[in-house]
Amino acid sequence: MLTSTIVDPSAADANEFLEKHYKSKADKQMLLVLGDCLVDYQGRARSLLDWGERLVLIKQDGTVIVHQPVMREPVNWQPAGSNTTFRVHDNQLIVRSWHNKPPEKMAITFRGLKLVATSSLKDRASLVIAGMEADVVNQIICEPDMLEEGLRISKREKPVKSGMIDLFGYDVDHTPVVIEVKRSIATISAVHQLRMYVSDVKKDVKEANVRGILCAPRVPDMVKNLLSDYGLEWREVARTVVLPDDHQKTLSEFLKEKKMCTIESVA
Amino acid sequence: MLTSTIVDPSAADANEFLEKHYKSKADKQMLLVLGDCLVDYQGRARSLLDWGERLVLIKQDGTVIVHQPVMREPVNWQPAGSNTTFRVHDNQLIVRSWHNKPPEKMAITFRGLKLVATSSLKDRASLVIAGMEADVVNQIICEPDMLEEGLRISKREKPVKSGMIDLFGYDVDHTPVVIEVKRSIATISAVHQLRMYVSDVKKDVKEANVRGILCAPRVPDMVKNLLSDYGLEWREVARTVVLPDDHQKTLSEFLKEKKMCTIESVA
DNA sequence: CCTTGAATATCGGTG
DNA sequence: CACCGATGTTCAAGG
Repeated sequence: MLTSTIVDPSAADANEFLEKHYKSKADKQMLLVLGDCLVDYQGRARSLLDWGERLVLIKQDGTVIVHQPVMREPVNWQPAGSNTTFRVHDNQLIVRSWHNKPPEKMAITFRGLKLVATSSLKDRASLVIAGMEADVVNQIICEPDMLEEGLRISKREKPVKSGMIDLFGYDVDHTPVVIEVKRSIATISAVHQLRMYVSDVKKDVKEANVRGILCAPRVPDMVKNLLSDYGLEWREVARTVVLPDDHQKTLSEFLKEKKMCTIESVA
Repeated sequence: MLTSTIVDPSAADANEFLEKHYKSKADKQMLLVLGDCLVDYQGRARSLLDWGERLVLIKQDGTVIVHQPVMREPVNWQPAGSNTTFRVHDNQLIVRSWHNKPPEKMAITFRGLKLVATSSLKDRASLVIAGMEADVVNQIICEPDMLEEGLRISKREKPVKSGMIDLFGYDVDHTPVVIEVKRSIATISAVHQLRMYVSDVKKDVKEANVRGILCAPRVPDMVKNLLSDYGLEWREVARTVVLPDDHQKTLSEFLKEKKMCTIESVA
């Protein structure tokens, strides 16, 4: 990780510095520019951002993000695969970035610069994460009784006309059951989804009696009402954390265990 | 904008530096840490990220974001309102951040540091943006004929049982029309939405004949098929760019014009 | 406060 | 490449 920085650079110095490190293709650099700037974006939408002090990152994959002093989200950005140029005009550094598909471009004009930096970051790690929707689905496959005594899961990711059913099975009376799983709060839109799936299955199996269950850690009253109106059901299932609370296991141990617990589609 | 940096700091120096500037509440600082780190997150989900070189930002509102050398999205983060502490253990800098609602915490351990920096960014500007769904809705209100000859819009944001209808009106034959607007590609989920709305309105007005139109810049075949199956319609409406292509107008002129063009709900 | 839905959503998986 | 759905979605607006 080679790193260089210039504090309080002139526009010309910053321009030369950024250009040099941006073009070093052998060892891709991440660039940082901290200063007082104005941003003009045009593409899927159009936006203008007046003068203010921000941090601009130009990543090794062409991504550009402009961060204000608050908020998780960048105020402006360009997607991965964008190309960026630097130049000086009227003693102001201008950073231009463009992208082809979808067509969009962004211009950042700096009237003051506090810091420019570059670093050839090396990072082969990828995030290992647990507690996603797929994990909840796995859990239900392993232990269908958590939803209902005698429930038998027969298919995962079952395709129907209007989409993909998370889980499909039969209850103790052999009535088909469609299960839609959400890892966080159930939404009205999930009700629409479930209702469509149930109606698709009714046509598929030519059976009038098909149950639909929405599984989520929380189901708001509004959503419960809507479900009731459509003759659908719900289960509020507690999210289980797969990893231990504290970092007791090593990553490799965790990965091994996770692999073993990952359940493939059930035939 | 006061800025300080240390290049290649020791863990102890970085710790002292970050602590000092984090606590300067009078003039809130944004902090940057560039180095080789490991991230452990626990909250709405659980994740581990193995060693790698990343940039960590601690923003003035408590937001923490961890950026890998690629991708627009941070690999890990803490929401605004989080609290952060710094400490040294085994000659490694440890950054801990926690948040109450929802409960979540993150620990970043640095085994190598390339740069720490701090800056009291001042930015009062907020983004001015055009081309959102609301703009498309406005456009249709102003010019309903773009969808269909003789169409009359009567309500915007009309509430029905299962949600909110973007636009509601009557066609040339006085048949009620429900219009769902999407600023980008139409999805299956939008079809579900529209279908629910149409069925709600049928009940409301006790009329069997209610039309539903999905308006989007593009409607994939799958979605068209689904719409046809349900007797619904679609229009592919080109997105119009509100701002001129180049930055010819000043911000204030643009704002004035935008305000004039913004149309309130139609009674 | 909670709830709802948009977003320049982004991103990964699948066909 | 298009398309589809999840996201620790985030965020702002409205009740």
